[in-house]
Amino acid sequence: MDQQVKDKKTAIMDAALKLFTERGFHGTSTAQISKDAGVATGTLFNYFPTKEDLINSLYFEVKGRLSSCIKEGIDSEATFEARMKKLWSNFIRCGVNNPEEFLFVGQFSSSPYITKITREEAMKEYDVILDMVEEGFGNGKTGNYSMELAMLIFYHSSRAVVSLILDSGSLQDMDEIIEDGFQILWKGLSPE
Amino acid sequence: MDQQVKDKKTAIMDAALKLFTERGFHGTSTAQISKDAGVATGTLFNYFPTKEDLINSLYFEVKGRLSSCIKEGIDSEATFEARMKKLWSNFIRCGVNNPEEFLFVGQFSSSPYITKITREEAMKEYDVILDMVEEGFGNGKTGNYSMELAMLIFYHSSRAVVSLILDSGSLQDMDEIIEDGFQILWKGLSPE
DNA sequence: TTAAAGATTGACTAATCAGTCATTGGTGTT
DNA sequence: AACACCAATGACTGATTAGTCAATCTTTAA
Repeated sequence: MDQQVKDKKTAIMDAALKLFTERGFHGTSTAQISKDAGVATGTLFNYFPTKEDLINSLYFEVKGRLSSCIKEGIDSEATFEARMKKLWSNFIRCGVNNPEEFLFVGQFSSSPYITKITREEAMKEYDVILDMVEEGFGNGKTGNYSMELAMLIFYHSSRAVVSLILDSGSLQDMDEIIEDGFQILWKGLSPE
Repeated sequence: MDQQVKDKKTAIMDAALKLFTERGFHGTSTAQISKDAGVATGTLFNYFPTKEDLINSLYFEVKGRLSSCIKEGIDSEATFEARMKKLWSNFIRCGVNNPEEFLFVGQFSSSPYITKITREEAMKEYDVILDMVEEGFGNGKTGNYSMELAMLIFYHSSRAVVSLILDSGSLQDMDEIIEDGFQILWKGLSPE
């Protein structure tokens, strides 16, 4: 039973994730999700009272997956630069290795029906960056710039790089792109 | 007649832009657009054969508006750094001054139903950056980084900064944010 | 073995969707 | 005034939507 339940629920979330990234939230019907998941339409509504509940649940699930991926293997004994580089690399590799999750989060964040508060909540996940930046650069300023600005540029640049790698489809250049991207940011964000 | 026609068409596009940025493409019905524009549903379909045609027409219209805004007042006699700074400032000010257009383009670009080819076409608009970067930094590399990477970071950072300004609602800090953001990018992108 | 409890089903509904088309009404010409 | 022309209309359609629910099947426990 317990396993069965988990199977159905997981199947629904898997199908939903795939379809949402392919066709968007409004573009995907609950009927289609159920069909792809191999369950009846009623079953979907047993687990998720409304479509919106499904979207939100899926978002927290996906955010969790990416979050643990992003924090992996950061050695707190390493130098600040090494840790930043690892974080940068993790962000990009997690996105490239989990393209559906990556696209879903992007779509969710820029979605108009998601409120501003939810979007801020969404951003909280990436306070890892903010924490690390603040710890490394002292209080309030990197070079002469605000921490929030630094974090935003770091985060959005990493997303841009993931898109570049996914669109070009050339995974072999990935290491070089990651390295080059980090050099730009590190040079830009460091104090003189 | 001619003016009448233009009025109705403009009203439809204005209403569509507003609603699309508020509720998304699928979340906005043609009936609602017509109602907000003050025309009958049939009238909308006189001007735009399908909803998709309306979205595409609107996209090219909006892209055009932003494009001319972005290129304004760049003095080709100025130094490379001055021109880059002006371009950066224009990107951000155009976004802040035209929030609906800014959000619409972002939504359109990250929309799943827009094909990869259309998205590349969309990006062509911002070859202004690529052209300028290539002209200023020579052929192929900025510092040691590829031009495309530099352009993507420039573009996505500018979008991040616009979002920051729009979300915080604090227009008075804008000049400082623009300046700080530019310093990060300029330092990052410049050769040693 | 049996019965209660809970999970699953899919036909169904009311609402909403994009798009149609016969009709109307305003304008310019003669 | 009589006509032609065409933009504008909005009631209408068939398709699709999120969500419901009585009936059926599966699991558990006595």
